[in-house]
Amino acid sequence: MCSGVTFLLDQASLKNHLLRALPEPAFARLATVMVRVDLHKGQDLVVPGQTIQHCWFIEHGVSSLVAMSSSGRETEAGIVGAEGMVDVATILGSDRSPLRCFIQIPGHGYRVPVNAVVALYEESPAVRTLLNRFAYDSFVQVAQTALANAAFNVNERLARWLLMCADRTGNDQIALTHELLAVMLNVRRAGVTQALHALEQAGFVKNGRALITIVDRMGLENFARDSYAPLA
Amino acid sequence: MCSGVTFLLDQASLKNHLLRALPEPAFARLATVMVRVDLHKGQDLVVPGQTIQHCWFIEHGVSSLVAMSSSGRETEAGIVGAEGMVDVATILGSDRSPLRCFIQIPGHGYRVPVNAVVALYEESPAVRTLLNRFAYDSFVQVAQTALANAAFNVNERLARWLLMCADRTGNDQIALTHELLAVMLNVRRAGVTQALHALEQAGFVKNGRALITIVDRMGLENFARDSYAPLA
DNA sequence: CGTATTCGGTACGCCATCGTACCGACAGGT
DNA sequence: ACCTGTCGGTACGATGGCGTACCGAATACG
Repeated sequence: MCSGVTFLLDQASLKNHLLRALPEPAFARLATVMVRVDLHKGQDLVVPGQTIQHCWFIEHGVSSLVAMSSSGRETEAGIVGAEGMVDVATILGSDRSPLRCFIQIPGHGYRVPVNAVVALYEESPAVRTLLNRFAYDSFVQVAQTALANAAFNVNERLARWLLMCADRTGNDQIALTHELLAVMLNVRRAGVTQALHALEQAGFVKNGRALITIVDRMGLENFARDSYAPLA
Repeated sequence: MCSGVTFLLDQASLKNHLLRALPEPAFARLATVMVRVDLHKGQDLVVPGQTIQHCWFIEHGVSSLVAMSSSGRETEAGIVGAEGMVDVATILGSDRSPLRCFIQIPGHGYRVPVNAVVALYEESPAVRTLLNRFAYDSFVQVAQTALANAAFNVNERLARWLLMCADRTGNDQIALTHELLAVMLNVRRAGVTQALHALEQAGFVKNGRALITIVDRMGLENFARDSYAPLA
């Protein structure tokens, strides 16, 4: 901008909420080690048990946070898009995570070495406040997922998921197969198909092949009721 | 102890893992504002929507972290005992929580004004590391609860709960009614009764009135399988 | 010591969801 | 244009857990 220093990146033009909200000097330091990356469908950002080398700031797309059991059962515990970063473990001082994180909706973002993020976190109270707030939002999101899994039916959980996804992509088109949604919600693929029919019948969504379109957002929110809480 | 300053509390004699692990100067500062409190069954430690005034360090007993929906459905998302503090919100810079926290197993602990904890957290990297590690453990616990709720049956979830509770009390006797367990797991009261019979039949627990005794811990762990992960 | 209340055992019909399977429709590659 | 693989629609019986309800046993209380 107008300073004497030239950056490759213009902070104000970024879509990632955390990067945008960083104090300018902090961002400047990150910018020197940030790498723009495409995020491909299914790409692993965090692999359980492996040391986490990079943090990921998503600009566009959505990643899933998946809890796994040793016998291979798994469910999505939360999702992260442009409003946050991957992974919370780094913020909270862990160099590994038992949760898998991978790209659900492809897009792009920025990759930063863990130590750069950790250094900023340690040095700057403002950065800590920012990242801690995100970590807490994630915590609450996961707790709500636990509630949804215990107390809401498939139709409601699907509605909740579609809304959360649309929130994070800013797009009412969701390009995912029933198969993938079924894995996320830990229900049958056929169950997703039926639930989508119910939502379509009610006029909330329109179904295409590997493409769901939200056509009545208010209706959908109303249907998901209290399983869904909008982003703060 | 041998220093010139006299404390009311001997840090080394405490049971709370976080208090014990605090750097001595940090503990000394907390000690001046810490108040020993009895923790009664059902007592609220954190009420959703209300500003959090105190942090709680449990010495004995267990508290439940409960996710609620506006329509009144609720499930336990996690539990905290002597290994941690209430509430994670404070660590992560939030002055309120959407999650309720209340005493499930009575006992006692120490109550500290939020600002004292926050001040220490801000000033001491060692304290931050300690509390952040606990926050992350809680995060993972809640994610595993989300998985358990989605992918495990009542018997397994009950086994998991009993183990987690025993871990945190150091006691194989769990004094709770089926009714309360049912609320926690979001299942019928009768469902808990049946599940407990199954666990008893298998020789893992013994049932008394409002009292469950774990008699075969290994067997129970084996049964809960991968829904349960021991404390680190 | 007697009464009120809490707690747990048991049962019945019901329903959401499961597991599985088959098949047609669509899309992408060559 | 064809072939192949992916994706979604649909069906079937099975079943785990639900909602409800009733009743005896154990405990707390006056």
